[in-house]
Amino acid sequence: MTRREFKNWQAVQDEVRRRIHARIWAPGEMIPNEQDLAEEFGCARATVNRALRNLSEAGLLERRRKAGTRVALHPVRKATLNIPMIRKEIEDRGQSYGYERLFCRRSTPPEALLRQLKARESDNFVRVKSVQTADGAPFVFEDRWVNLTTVPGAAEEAFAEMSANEWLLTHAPYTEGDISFFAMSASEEVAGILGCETGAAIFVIDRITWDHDRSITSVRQYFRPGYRMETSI
Amino acid sequence: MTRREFKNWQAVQDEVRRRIHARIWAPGEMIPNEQDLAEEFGCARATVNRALRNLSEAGLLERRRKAGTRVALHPVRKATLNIPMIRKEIEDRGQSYGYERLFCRRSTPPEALLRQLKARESDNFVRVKSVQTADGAPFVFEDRWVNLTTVPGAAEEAFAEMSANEWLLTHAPYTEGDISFFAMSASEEVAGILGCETGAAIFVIDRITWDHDRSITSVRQYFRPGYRMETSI
DNA sequence: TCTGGTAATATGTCTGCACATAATATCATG
DNA sequence: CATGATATTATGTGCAGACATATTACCAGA
Repeated sequence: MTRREFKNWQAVQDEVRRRIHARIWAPGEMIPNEQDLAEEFGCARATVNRALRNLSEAGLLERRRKAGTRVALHPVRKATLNIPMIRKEIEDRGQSYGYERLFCRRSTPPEALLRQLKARESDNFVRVKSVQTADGAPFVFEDRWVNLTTVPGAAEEAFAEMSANEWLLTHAPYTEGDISFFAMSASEEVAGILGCETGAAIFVIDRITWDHDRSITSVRQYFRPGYRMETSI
Repeated sequence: MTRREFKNWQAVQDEVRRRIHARIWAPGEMIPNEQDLAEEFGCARATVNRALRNLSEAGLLERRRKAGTRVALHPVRKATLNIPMIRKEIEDRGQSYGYERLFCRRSTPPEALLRQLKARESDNFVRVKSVQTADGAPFVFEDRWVNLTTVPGAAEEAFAEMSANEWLLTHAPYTEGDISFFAMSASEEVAGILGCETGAAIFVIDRITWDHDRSITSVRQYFRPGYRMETSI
């Protein structure tokens, strides 16, 4: 075997990945430390560090100070998926985008939601229901609560013309968020709005966002039947 | 304002994030180059680089050589979600894990799937259907095709005792993959296996994996009603 | 034997410098 | 004016060395 040199971090990363795949370094096993690898690969420790750090972010390695680096026992695959602005997603398909507000009124979220939001007693909310369309056909129905106490500007903004999501993205950036994806049968309301049969299988996204510890908004999005959220790894 | 120093990359990152949120640097706008920022923050350019690179990976900044760095116009949020081994997910909940093979036979995938797999004429496949259970109750029903030409070992492995996923993870690591998430109404077969009503809304994951350009496996997983896939950002 | 302090060690990160690379801006030339 | 070669520039990455920090291993003392 010709003694190849691995002089950039991507080459080092590829070689380490190869060794893991070839089970030269088996799952759960320790790998040599950065210094030794740097010498073997004929590069600086920083280069090895960069490569290993990347692989650890990808879930292939587990690293701990002093303890060293080991091959992940459960190579949890991490898929990064983009949560797009609906408008952008529709326009990227070359379709025309439409927005319509269906409902907008101040009210108090149900108890369970308040707890999830970690909201305070004094917080005021506005509920906004809207539908976004692609070439005129319903694409997603959105049921949202906005915390007026943390986002006072939202009170004037009635979301009549603009999606709350777009307004919030630019006016109330969030630092934390929880997302969950699941399937639901279309209720009569959802079916009516999306123009499908009651009971149809609907892909749903729940999302709650906070700015540090103050809740901003909670939203549930019902996508039209057949919608697929895609990504690659 | 006291002249704070930002001496580590996380502090730099926080400060840049703060300026974006505070709209000191508005969406679409260029920000100063790394050298200038390094001088302003009183640190090395590499430190600024690390911070900006991270923010760019997070989708908050867009960077191009020579062109410079600008605040992302559409702050596409990227959620990284873990694709866990089902066994681990179930055991982490403190439930007992079970696996049962329902079907295993060599056959040829339908035309459409073959095209998606980018498979060759000569490739042979085995189809495996199985169910994984949590505390005895059906958790996920899996319908899988394995390419025997690229994973010859899978021919002997009959997947009678072990989930194909676990076997493949350790024996046929993949380099690329496509994933999609969507909702589907339970067919009679699915309903029968998951023990739910026909037509119930089911959360489904489709996944195809390749080792470079050679397809390894294609799998569709039907999760029991009520399943939620969760992540936070 | 148990416990707490200390030394050893692997990773984490910063610095200052250098060169590579991609993309833009500029300018000469037809 | 259009075009293509060239200079300029911002990011990308490499290196060596240093110190920081978390964590383990070890040892002395009760």
